Amino acid sequence: MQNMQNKQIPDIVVGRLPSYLQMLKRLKTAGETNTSSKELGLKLEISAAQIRKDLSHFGEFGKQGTGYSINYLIECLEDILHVNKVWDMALVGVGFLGHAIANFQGFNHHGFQIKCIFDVDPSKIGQFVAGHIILDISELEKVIRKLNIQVAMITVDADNAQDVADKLVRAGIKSILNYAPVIIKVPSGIQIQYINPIIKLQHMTYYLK
Amino acid sequence: MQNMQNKQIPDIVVGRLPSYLQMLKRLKTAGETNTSSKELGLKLEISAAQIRKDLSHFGEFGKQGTGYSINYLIECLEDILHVNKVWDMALVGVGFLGHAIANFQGFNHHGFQIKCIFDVDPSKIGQFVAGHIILDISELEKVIRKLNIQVAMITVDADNAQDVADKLVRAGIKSILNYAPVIIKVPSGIQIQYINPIIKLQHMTYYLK
DNA sequence: AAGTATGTGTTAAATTTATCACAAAAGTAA
DNA sequence: TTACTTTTGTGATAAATTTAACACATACTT
Repeated sequence: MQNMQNKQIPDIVVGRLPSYLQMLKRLKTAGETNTSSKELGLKLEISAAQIRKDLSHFGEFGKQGTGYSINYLIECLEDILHVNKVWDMALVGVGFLGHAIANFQGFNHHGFQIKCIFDVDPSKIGQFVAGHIILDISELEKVIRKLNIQVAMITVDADNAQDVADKLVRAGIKSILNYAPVIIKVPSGIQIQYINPIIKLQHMTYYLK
Repeated sequence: MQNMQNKQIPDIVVGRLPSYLQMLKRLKTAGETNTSSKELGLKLEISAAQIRKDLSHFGEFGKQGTGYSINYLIECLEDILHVNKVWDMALVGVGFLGHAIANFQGFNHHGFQIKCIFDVDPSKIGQFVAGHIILDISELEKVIRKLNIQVAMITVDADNAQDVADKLVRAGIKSILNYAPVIIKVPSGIQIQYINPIIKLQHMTYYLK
């Protein structure tokens, strides 16, 4: 039953796996060696049944009566999510946000490594940020292809994000994390995710007076 | 039929409204005055029927045959989401991430204004960041109560996030935007949202080879 | 060794969410 | 006016997702 990725697993299920992995790593760091769907569920505020059902799409990782070995489940989830390697990334846009993200260490600690940084502004090109020289966006396709990078982050403004995304896709990028507050069209097969704190805040103020 | 908030509107519906508002503002900036569920749907990659259905929970804002007046729908959505005012915010944690967020101008441009910043580190307290003096976290409750702040952002590490959230709730905070990679428990009635780019990246690498 | 408690993976039921299809309204043009 | 087009708002329907129920396996207790 292991690794039967044939049945087209719902994306919403895949989207929950990283949080399971994150919690397992926290438990491991805290010195735990075993856990259960019940414990994970309590900590993640997800029902135990849902966690078991989600995992069951990918195989059988637990032992009845015992639960899950934390080390083993971490290994399995890292395999499933393909995060048992370091992913190289490109970053486009060195405004304030891009600058901040270039310096953010959280990516490195989780297997994501910025390899090249681009901007369109001639006054920025050639400058250094977070140990990387800022490259001209006209070199984007050449450099990304040469470095064989598949993951990129967009930190340009809303008006330029689609254009940058198109360039990234042409360069062979397969996954885009977009910080610009705009929906981006990508061909099927290209992954895109959004980071938009304003939308999250506005969602919450609905419930305030 | 206007403003019948009796029927308990699904949170997932509320969560889509900010993106509708964002797109409407973009269309307005671009000089448009009218739009339709069809146009919005195309731009947001959401079905026109879903947009109409979502809006219908709150009232009737369009004209059959004509569509929506952009200005009017923006006003209505701002009313619904309570973003037709400036919300004061507190920020807790002045590590690299907190520093970056304190300087991020995007919040100000959308009606969210940082009013006070806290940290636990004595070497940081008293320093200035983004024009605000960093206050001792021991003053958190007093200051937040005095300023009557309802919205806060957490940018401390995972191990301290729950503790900070508890302090914030005790201080009267009602909505929390949490950047720490951990699920936080809050009493019912308190809103919490998460920003977690690592999880988004790991979601996407599932589809990569 | 027997009995109890725990926890899995699976199947079935219930709930939530999204889509469809259409009557009615509003504009346009002959 | 009348015919035609567009687009809304909304019941009805379909799909997706979550929750609950269950049978079996393992571990612990006495």
